[in-house]
Amino acid sequence: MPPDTIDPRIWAAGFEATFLRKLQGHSPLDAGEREVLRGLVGRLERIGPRAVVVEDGAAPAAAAVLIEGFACRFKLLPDGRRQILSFHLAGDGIDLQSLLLGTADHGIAAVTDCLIAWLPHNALRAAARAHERIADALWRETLTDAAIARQWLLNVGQRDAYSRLAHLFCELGVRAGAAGLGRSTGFEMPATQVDLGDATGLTPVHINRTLQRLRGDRLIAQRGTALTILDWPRLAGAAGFDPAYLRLRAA
Amino acid sequence: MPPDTIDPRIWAAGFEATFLRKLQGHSPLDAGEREVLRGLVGRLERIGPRAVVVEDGAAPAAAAVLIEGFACRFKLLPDGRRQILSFHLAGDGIDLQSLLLGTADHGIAAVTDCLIAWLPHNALRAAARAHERIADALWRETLTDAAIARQWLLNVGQRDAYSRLAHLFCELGVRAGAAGLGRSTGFEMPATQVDLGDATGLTPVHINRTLQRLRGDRLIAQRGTALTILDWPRLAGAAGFDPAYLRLRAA
DNA sequence: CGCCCATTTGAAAAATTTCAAACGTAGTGG
DNA sequence: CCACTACGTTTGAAATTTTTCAAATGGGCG
Repeated sequence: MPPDTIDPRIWAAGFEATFLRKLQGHSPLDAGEREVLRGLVGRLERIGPRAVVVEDGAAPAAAAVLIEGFACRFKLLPDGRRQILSFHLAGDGIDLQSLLLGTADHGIAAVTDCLIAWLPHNALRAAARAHERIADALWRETLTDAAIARQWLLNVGQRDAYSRLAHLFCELGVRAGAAGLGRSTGFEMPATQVDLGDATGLTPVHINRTLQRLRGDRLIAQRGTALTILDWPRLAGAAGFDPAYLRLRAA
Repeated sequence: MPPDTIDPRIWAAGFEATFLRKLQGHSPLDAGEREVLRGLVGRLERIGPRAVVVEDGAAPAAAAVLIEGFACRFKLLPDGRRQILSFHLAGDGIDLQSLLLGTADHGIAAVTDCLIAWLPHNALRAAARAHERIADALWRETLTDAAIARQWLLNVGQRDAYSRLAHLFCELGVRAGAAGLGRSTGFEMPATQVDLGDATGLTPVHINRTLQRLRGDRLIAQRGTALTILDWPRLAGAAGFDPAYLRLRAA
């Protein structure tokens, strides 16, 4: 059960407004199924920026759901190079595949302050067994995750720096909009230029110069960690962005 | 039911020796469950090199399983650039995610002559519903698929051309060995240099020169489409290869 | 104020791409 | 058997993108 340091009404509302909302974006759930899922929430955890939520190679006994904040998944090379595999917003199940795979093949880290809800594997498995639509929703969530990884592979493998960054911002915009966190043309983008480099397979130096071009071309603007997309059609055009892979209803 | 042009004993043996073997590499299935899966095989299809098995954006009513041959999944950019997302050997379920996602977010193409078994979605869904371990096996198969995509993202995003190719060959070797198709140090690798370029995000020209270096360094040898890994430890070292992500038993 | 951290800048080096053409081999048809 | 074609591989040289290295700048915070 959630620690008494966090008001249950707060996290229940957050869980409903983020994770359940996200699942229902692609899979229907009735009130009973939602109640079952709410009942799964075990420990809640607040972690600070850059903290590692799940260590690469670990075998967690619970799946992490992001309730607040901005996080990323990553893989590390022995020499310290890091590839960010995905960014995550409130509502994302960031660890669901650990339910079946056991050990993690990548790490998960907070980018900002985050609130994590842990759903114990055994309870989650029981819920999936008992409710077919819960199993479907979870499976679909991991499949969407895989679809994003494939899209990133295309991004990193084939597009130049300019389109790569443009594509990343389009994705984050659409996802933020769908998650109810700001508009798709204006949202929080707290990743540093180093993070962006690790996500796109580019050097921070090159990210910096490419960002300057995107700003100079009046496609985006940044104020602190707030990113504004000034010209969505042209940015999406430069990115070759098609949101279909995100599997969102109203996209 | 399978067309009479293909001897049922042949395909039944092939299905057993490839796909069921693959599933059982990570998920236990009893005789009854195997029988259920065998009963799902609908149409069988032979296709020639470069033929497209599933069109990007299509909504197939059956999932494809590769029984013979070598295939790839890919995404295309409007300007013709292509990113290969994965290579597939006999036994791979190459289309399972379509079961839940509906429309495909990428294409599937044959590299060599291929034999495809189609498992109708409705029958597959019914089998998954009725047999929890079948559902688990299928889900796990799609999760492994996602793990490979993540590994490729690291590959393309962070490694240089030399390690990228080395890593790809290590992966194919281990998978070929596990699938019972030759040894991990000697197997069929029918992808052309253009294919390899599309898989690694490099130019065919650069692939060619990098291949020459790998051969010159006595790490690999090629005779026709047969690839021999001459020095596994050094190749794996150059690649930074760790087979854990493939989730194979004896790896 | 001083420190930390992220961003920015400059210049040279390196990796990779581009363009263009040649080469080799296998298969086809005369 | 030879010419011809198709396709994948190989080569060369220049252009470009991206990285590397090193240092400066700037904002936020204790």
